[in-house]
Amino acid sequence: MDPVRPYTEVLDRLKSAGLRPTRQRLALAKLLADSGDRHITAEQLHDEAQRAGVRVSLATVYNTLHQFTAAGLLREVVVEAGRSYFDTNTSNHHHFFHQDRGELVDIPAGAVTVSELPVAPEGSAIESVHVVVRIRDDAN
Amino acid sequence: MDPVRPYTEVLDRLKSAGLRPTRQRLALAKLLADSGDRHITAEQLHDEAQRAGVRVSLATVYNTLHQFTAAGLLREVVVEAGRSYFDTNTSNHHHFFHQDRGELVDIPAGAVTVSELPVAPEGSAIESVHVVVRIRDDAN
DNA sequence: TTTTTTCTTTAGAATTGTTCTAATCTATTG
DNA sequence: CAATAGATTAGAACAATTCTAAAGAAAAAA
Repeated sequence: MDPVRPYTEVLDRLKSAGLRPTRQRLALAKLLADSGDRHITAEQLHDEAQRAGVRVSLATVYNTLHQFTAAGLLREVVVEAGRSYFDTNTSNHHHFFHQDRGELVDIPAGAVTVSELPVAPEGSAIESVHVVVRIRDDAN
Repeated sequence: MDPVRPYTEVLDRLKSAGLRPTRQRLALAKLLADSGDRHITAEQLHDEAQRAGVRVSLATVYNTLHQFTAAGLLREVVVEAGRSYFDTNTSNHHHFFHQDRGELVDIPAGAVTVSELPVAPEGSAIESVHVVVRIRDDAN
């Protein structure tokens, strides 16, 4: 019985990105897709894969995260020196960064507005606008 | 400015930050102050110091940059994984990040406006709002 | 199918930026 | 000046990431 074909969508996305649907890529894509919007590091994803019984090396996790990012399936977010987060929400949005916990949180769409865009310097074009709101545990 | 006593201002700032005015700190502070608004990495500052004939270790450059940041004389900016920039302009402003050159450029005050601030999550308080506009060399 | 080609994965080494360590040195205090 | 608290240093250690080159798997050709 095969009422659900959970890999179909992921398979199509890999195919159109020109990536072979290997066991590792499919498993990682599934882990990412099934977990909803989140911000994950390479190490975290590697651990999750291990726990889920998926045998995959850390190097492959890094490769795959970058390939998925290049293919538009993920978005890389850098807010801390020496650590990259990969956001499963690729839509244009902004982030809170909780400095005490090292945690990223999406800013709800519409909760922040950049009302005036700067003009890019001569010879360059704007690629993205990202607002990072750094927060701390309240004093209370 | 008083060309006769070029270290006076820097000396006062160190003193009020509770930092001893050592040869290294004075020299680094002077290098930073004399060069106008800029975005510098620890390695870059270390190189500049060497070239200026200031003998200082890389470890001290890191220590000093962090101490100056804690004292409000510098602002740390993170836009790239694995590299910290220190901004000599501590006023509240935003940045272009030129992705092809790995270069930070201040966005002129008033050229970008965040018109609606998000509400910080329960139990946390906003510490800073930073807009990063990523740019690329134009296709033309 | 089987073979061949191309792409992928892997373990471990290498690299990079940064922080730590503990010995030495220097500014300040008494 | 001596005592002490703080600062500097070289080099080791570290963490995140990338590289390497050998072995493995998927796709294309025969």
